[in-house]
Amino acid sequence: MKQKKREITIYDIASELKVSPSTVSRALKDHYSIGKEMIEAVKKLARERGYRPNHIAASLRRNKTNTIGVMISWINRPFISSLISGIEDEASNAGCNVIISQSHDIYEHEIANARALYNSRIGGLIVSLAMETRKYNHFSTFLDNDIPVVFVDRVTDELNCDKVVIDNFAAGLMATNHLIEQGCKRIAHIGGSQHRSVYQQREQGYLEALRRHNMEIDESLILNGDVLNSEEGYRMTEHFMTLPNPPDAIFSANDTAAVSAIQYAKHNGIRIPQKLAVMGFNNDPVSLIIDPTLSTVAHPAVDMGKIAARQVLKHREHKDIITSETITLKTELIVRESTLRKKR
Amino acid sequence: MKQKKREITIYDIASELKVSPSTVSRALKDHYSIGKEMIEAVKKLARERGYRPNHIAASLRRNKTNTIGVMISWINRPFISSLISGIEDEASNAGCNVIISQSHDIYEHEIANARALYNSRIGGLIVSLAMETRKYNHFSTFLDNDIPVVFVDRVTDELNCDKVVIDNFAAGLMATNHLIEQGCKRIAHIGGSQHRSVYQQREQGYLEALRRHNMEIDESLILNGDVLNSEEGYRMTEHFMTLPNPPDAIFSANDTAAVSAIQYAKHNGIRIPQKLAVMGFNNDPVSLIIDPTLSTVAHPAVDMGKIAARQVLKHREHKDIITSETITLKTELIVRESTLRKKR
DNA sequence: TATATTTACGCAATCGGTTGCGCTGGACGT
DNA sequence: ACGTCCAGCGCAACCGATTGCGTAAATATA
Repeated sequence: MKQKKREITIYDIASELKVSPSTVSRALKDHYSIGKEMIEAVKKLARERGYRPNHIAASLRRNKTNTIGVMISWINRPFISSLISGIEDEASNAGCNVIISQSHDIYEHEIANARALYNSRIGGLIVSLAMETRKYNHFSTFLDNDIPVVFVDRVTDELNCDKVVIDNFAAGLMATNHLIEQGCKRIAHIGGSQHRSVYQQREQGYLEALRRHNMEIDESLILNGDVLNSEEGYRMTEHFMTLPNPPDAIFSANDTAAVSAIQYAKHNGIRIPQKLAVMGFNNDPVSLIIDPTLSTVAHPAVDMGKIAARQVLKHREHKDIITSETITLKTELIVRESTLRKKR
Repeated sequence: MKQKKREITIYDIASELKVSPSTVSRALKDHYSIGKEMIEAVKKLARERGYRPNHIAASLRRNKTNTIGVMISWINRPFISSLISGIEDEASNAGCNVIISQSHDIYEHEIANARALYNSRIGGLIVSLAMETRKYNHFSTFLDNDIPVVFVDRVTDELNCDKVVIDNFAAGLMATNHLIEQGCKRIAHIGGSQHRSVYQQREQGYLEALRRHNMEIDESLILNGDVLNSEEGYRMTEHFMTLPNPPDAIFSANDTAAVSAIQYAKHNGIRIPQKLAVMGFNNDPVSLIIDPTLSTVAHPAVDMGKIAARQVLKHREHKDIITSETITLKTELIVRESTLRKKR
């Protein structure tokens, strides 16, 4: 059982077939200058001998790996893990590996991770920015060296790269419109860092909806969080609901904070949605579990991952592509109990 | 800006310092046979010139990478993503990369992934088995080639490897005991595949608790699922509660199914915990969101990941370790509303 | 003083593929 | 019959670091 059989290399195949290693190398990847029957013979013998290509050697020669790096904030969040799931599926289909690194939403970590990934000679990069990040020079190393970079969800306009996003403005507009249609008069907003366009655009959509309905924009009803976790959501809701003139609806930029809003309301006897309507964002699993169920905006997370991976792979195929496109995916307003005031 | 400056190699350092590349290589890793001042000089120049080690080349030479492979079922599950988060943290501290591959709980995928990871020349492997898996030969390739394999959570006894687990038997016992203490007389169990020891042991703990309290073991109150998702949990609960003599408690082997049990109860006017107590497993985020909040068993997911990674790294350091240890982490019974019948 | 050790470093092969360039023989054209 | 062209394959130099073995000088031991 314990047999350390030496690995079969293209040299073994070559000498057995009395051809040169280069021929074997080319035959294995259907190079045009190799004869049809030679290709067959090489592949047949390779199969018989159990040859397995050494990607390391190839990577060394090409100075580039078939590994895709993924930079995200936290793996253990519903949206992110679904995103990665999509990336991994697509990448593994194409024979690529996926290596993960989390910034924990800290700018310095993001920089360190970028360096580490670059040193690992990744062949492509998929990024969802840290909450803190405001400068983007740590990505120029990749671009200068023709390593494709694709941003997902938390993107930036300051870099000329592919992006895979949703229309956050439209989604924010849609969500807020829905609240207005349900008869809400004072709608508060729990937003995220305005340096992250996703949050900024959701907020802009929210503001636009108010404007279109000639509703007053009350700055005291807008709070932007740093991390948008449960604690922050709870505190913000408490702040809103203890105002002299509290809101009758909250549009939160993520489900985590929205769920906290519901919990605050429940703890304080505020009826949902009659006294307070709550709208979330992301369609996390919890949105279906919380009682009342949470209205939210659905994100095609897995698809975003798949598409991002496809973009990276496309750039690897055709090195000549210089155009950088922005792919915008559809969102869906999911109306549940937390905002449904009018029965239909 | 667009400067394709050639990479600095140890040869550049060597020639500038008028020494041989081997000296530079050794100096950079504090080899004993290199003089103190030489080491300093090399490191200083390396820093100045912006030298970055080419891991690919090293990997080729050593025929082994500094990458840890991780095989899991699905990334986008709370427990798994937390596990990976821990692994990634620990690995990146040690300068290792982490590459992920998901089996989607399908045996054939697991085999294919194992092959792919082996072909990627990973330096270590962390595995949480697919639900389906019953044969384990696809891991022997790693063991035969001295690539450390560490199993986490969903482990097997058929392979002589390190394991990082919790005491599922004790946890099942503890959880069931709690239900009994709360006055439950007929306790049902939603279990997972009995080929996965985690589920088997939880079930054994459940059975043992009943025995110790001289309670009848009713086979009709035990169902083992294939995937333990929401639908399955809901169906199983429905099955239980429509029995002629329905249970007054359910101990589910995971939170997902437990949450479904609660939802079924709510939909059908079954009061929790008075008419039906529900106990979950994992302490997923939803367990705190569901109303009533779900009692459950807490899993130290992130720590399990960290420890698993540490085990892999340890084996990489000392190739001489042959002993394979099993590390068992503590679990914690978390009592919440869904089982709390007696006020204290 | 001659020999044994230690210290500090160099030589050169090696890991397995990749690829620019060059060579060859036969088909084809005129 | 002779030059042209191209399909088909080989040569050999890489890619960058690692490492067993060898050696010269410095120091220690006999």
